[in-house]
Amino acid sequence: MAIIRNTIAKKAVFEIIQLNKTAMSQTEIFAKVNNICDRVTVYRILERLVKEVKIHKIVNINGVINYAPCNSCSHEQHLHHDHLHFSCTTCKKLTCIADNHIELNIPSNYQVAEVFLTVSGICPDCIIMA
Amino acid sequence: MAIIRNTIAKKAVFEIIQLNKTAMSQTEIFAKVNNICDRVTVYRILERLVKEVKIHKIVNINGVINYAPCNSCSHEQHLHHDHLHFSCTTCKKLTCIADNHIELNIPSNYQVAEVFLTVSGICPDCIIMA
DNA sequence: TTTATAAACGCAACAATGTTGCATAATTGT
DNA sequence: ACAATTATGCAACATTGTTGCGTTTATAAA
Ligand SMILES: [Zn+2]
Ligand SMILES: [Zn+2]
Ligand SMILES: [Zn+2]
Ligand SMILES: [Zn+2]
Repeated sequence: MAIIRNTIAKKAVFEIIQLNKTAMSQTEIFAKVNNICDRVTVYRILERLVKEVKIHKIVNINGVINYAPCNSCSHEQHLHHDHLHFSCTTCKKLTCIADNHIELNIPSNYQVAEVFLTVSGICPDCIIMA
Repeated sequence: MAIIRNTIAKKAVFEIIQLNKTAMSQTEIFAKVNNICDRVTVYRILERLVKEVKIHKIVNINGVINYAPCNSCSHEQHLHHDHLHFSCTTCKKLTCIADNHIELNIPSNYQVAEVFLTVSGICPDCIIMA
């Protein structure tokens, strides 16, 4: 069952995520929805969008959860979305980088589900500023 | 300057981290120190141990920060500690796995500092249980 | 051993992020 | 239009981490 509804708030949240070049936290997204809904609703919409494989969840190196659209990643790719994330230590922005297939050197008695590859450093924009 | 002191609480925290096979969060560590110090002190001790390169910090896939000893990783390795972390979705335990050197497929205009590689799935212990 | 000094600590208060329960509102298929 | 159920608002709570400040304690020097 579970009929999916396309509400105003949901459309707004999804559009905000899609239009942004970098991943965004719930706090940043809520700041942009201009009070069309409660902050709790944003959390619940994000949950739903993840479940619907329209966005994906990324933990930044500081522990804050960010969300980015699933443009580049297909449905199967998403399940083991092994693309790389770049976390800028200067501007704190988190960016999805093209797929980066890697060889896992891991004992065979571990059952692998998803791979999370995040690289910290300085992004092009911040290098120019420096 | 900055004289490093080896206090009772610090020794206890370090020992707890060393004796545990998997990485631990501040909450888990504080639960084990048996009230020999305040929870804020645990946070501050962890900070210091990271700075002294005795332990390293790992963000779990749920955003919670965990700590593990720097046994296997040498001083240089630590700076770009490119070993792999396994995050069990069943028991929630986070384990350091042997070094896993990878080829980064990343545009040259990004300045890379550290690589964080975390794999989710089911750990050997939980596979046996299932 | 005593003393001086900076490091470490306790406590209370705060801040950020995320979750839950429940009554109400809105969307969709019939 | 109506019923079914999805989605929302609001308040309250939970967890994780931080800050300020006065007090205690470890260490090195006297
Ligand atoms: Zn940047
Ligand atoms: Zn991504
Ligand atoms: Zn497990
Ligand atoms: Zn590790």
